[in-house]
Amino acid sequence: MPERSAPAPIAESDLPTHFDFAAAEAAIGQAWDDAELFRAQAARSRRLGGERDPFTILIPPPNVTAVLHVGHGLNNTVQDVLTRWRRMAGDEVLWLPGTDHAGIATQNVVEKLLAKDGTTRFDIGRDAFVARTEAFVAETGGIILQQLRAIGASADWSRTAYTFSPELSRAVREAFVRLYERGLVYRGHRVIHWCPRCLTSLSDEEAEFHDSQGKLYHIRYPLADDPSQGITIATTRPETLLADVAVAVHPEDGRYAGLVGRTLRLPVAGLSIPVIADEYVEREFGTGALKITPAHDANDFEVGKRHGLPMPVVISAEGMMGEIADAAGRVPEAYAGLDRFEARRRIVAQLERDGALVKAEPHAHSVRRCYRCEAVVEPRLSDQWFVRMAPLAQPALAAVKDGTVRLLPEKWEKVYINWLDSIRDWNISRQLWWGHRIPVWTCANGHALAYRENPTACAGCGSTTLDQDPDVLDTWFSSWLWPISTLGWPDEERADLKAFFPSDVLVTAPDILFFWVARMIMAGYAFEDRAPFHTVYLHGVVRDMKHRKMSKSLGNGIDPLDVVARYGADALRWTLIQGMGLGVDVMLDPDDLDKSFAPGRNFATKLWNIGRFILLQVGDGAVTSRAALDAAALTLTDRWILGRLDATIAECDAALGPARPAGATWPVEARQQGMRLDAYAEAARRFVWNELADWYVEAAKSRLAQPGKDREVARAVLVHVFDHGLRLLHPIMPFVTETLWQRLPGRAVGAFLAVAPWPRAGGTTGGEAFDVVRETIDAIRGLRAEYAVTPGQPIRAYVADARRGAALADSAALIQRLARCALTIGPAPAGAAAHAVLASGLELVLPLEGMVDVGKECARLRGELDGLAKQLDALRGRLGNASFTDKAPAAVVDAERAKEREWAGRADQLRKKVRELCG
RNA sequence: GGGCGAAUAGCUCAGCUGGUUAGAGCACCUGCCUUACACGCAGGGUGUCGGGGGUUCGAGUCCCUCUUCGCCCACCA
Repeated sequence: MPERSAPAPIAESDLPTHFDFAAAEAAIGQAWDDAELFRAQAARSRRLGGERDPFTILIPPPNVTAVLHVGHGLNNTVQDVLTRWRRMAGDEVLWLPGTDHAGIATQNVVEKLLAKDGTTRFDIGRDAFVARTEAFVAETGGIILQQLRAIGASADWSRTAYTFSPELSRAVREAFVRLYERGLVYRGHRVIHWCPRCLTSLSDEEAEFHDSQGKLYHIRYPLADDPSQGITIATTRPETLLADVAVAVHPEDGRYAGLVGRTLRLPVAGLSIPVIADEYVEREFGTGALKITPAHDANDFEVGKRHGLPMPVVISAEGMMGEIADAAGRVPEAYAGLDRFEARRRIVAQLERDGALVKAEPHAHSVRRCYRCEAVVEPRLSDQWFVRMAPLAQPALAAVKDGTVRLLPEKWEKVYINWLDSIRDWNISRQLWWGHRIPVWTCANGHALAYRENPTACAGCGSTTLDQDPDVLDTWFSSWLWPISTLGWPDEERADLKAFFPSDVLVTAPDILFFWVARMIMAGYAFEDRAPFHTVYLHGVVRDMKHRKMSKSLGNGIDPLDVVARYGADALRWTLIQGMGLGVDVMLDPDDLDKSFAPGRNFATKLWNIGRFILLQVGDGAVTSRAALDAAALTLTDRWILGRLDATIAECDAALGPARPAGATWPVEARQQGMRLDAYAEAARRFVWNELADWYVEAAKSRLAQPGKDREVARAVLVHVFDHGLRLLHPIMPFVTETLWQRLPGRAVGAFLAVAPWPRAGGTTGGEAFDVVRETIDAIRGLRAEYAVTPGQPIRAYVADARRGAALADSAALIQRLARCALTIGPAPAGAAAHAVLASGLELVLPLEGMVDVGKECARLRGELDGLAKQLDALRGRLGNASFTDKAPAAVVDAERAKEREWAGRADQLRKKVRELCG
């Protein structure tokens, strides 16, 4: 670690009124890096005999081509908050960063680049294309990781992973072969989702539903031997009729009873097709007759299989009409080579001309589109590799049901369970070039086998004529291994795997719950026989003021780096965290960054100025530690702020919750506890701003001005509570807190807040009486405002009750300064007076020397009395009700009785005052 | 079509297993350059807790229903 010089003595010129975040972010970031604070050490993990509990977070790897957007900012800020919290709490923390090669997405980007150069991947060939993509990734990949550093991400950059690295590729291959050996990977011939633009098959999850307003065409298919009779079918995709091989009706549908087994004449194509009966047909829908197109509809495929029907393919990979397979004589020349949608228009026109189109009615339905390019997906018959999911899903389902893995917020558990309950096999082969090649080779004798190492001869027959499967694996087939592959799997002896797996919390948005989260849990069980993490934190997404998700295409995005440049990383982070309830979307206005990020900007500045005051007032002389402070020397305000610190620490801890389950599973009552980052942020903010700055600092000012023992006590307490406030805030605002913390007196050279211990409550008591002082000051300020007494006008308050007033006597000077009001214990002089009865039972009288409008004061007092009387009536009604006193818990009843006495006393005082003043 | 969730201040949201007089930030109004901070200080709540019904001594909180939004899933072509 490089030697760091001690901070220079503090001068006012050193501390401008606003935090120079740009300079601090650069300097502090560099200092953290130099000190290697974020580097995890496997040997320190308890799992390897070390002293610390491991705490592992694996980044959801952004696409290697990605550029930071505010969604990444949110996601990674949450991870960093948790990471920094646990690091301070003493865990051996690993936040493992990395990127995803993102098969389709990256291939699309490079294809666009090629298009700019006027070429295509087919022109340059597979090897050159892969090389070009590798070069592109080498050049631009990982930009996003640099950007994450700029927002303060404290990841272990030395362990940066990449799904397409040699190490992770080895894990992918091993996983495929193991599943193959277990019979869980198989070759399937069926109708899959096909993207005619990306030219690849897609999984069910990758073909997303989009609502669309289409048309339902009713088309009449005449009987071959009697054109006066026929069957009218309904379809939304008339172009597929060229691949029709039958018309199906329900076996018990009387309307068509006599037609089953007869032959129809297929319009346009002019072919003969049979009428068949199948129970799959819904009698109520459309005409109750269904055209069967086995090659272009997943359900028709099943019907076709049951009835042994042919399966002609009439739509090409590119989405053009043509006689692709088993379709000889089916596509008239006029339609060959036409785009499927153009073909639809022309076929409808021809049907209309031929009188076969009965009607075309508007029809709202869902159309599947490619999740990468939004092209309408074409169901297409083809051969693909599948993973049998039911056996893998079983332990993943049990893990969530029994609390081994908890999902926050809870509502996602139901969605997850629902999905896994009806899981379907996963199509993992993609007809792309960018990705992990499928490790299956087929020999001349047709033996298709999976190999761990590239084979030179067929393992089945020894043939040396071998061809590797041309397809690559779904990107998510590498992503689902992320929790194990990044830690060294399949090498079971790797220290990282032993020390840091299973990980702890997975932080992501819910949109990849199925794509990624569920599959990772399955992979954890499939390959390591345990869940890969115990908590899944599903946060909301960032939206604009119209509740639209921020996106590049809508142009409503916010560039986090722009926010960092304007207001600093801390302001960005604070705003995101404090605005984010559990699973709740964050609303920000891209057109008004000043307003959107005001909470973070304002608080960072406030924090800076509190620090500025403390540093300038306290100076750099020695400061007594909290432990060395004489308890008897503590004043009321000292006790109060120390007590508030304890309470705040407890609140923050409660909001953050347990870092891990105590046992193997989460007890039911702990499943939804913790991770309330907004509540944690608010508790810490309230302490530092509304308690420390608003009250304690104000109270300390006079003490700091007088040299002596009390000044030393105030300095010590001030430094102690600010130090701990900075610790509580550091996970959210790392830069400003580290900058200030390092300048606090008594800091060792080379000490970092980033690894300072997380605060623990110290057990200070005896500060409660300060609440009465605060209440008194509040009341006087309120009356001042109400009677428009300018700050310059001196006033005097009287507390008639000597016993109660005595409690305030020690704080008279503070009241004088903060409320600008002298305090006298004793009866007030007669005459007009502003009046207040406090919750603590104190009665305040402010003569305000002729400034009080008697009528106004009477009206105010009467209003107050009326309100109180009403509430008192309700309270007495409750207390007079026998069923309440019998049935309610004793503590509640006692509390209500105490309240009744207190309110009655206040009402009496008020009544007396009204009589005196108003007659 | 099935499932899930939400509706609280002008806006975004807290309000845990029912129990003080329903809160925060932003916005807004009034007064302050009180030498740490005007990105601040002091004061101010502007609410039929979506409508209706029910359970209870007591409902923002539990149940039913209606209305309006949102999300997930889905093989009615």
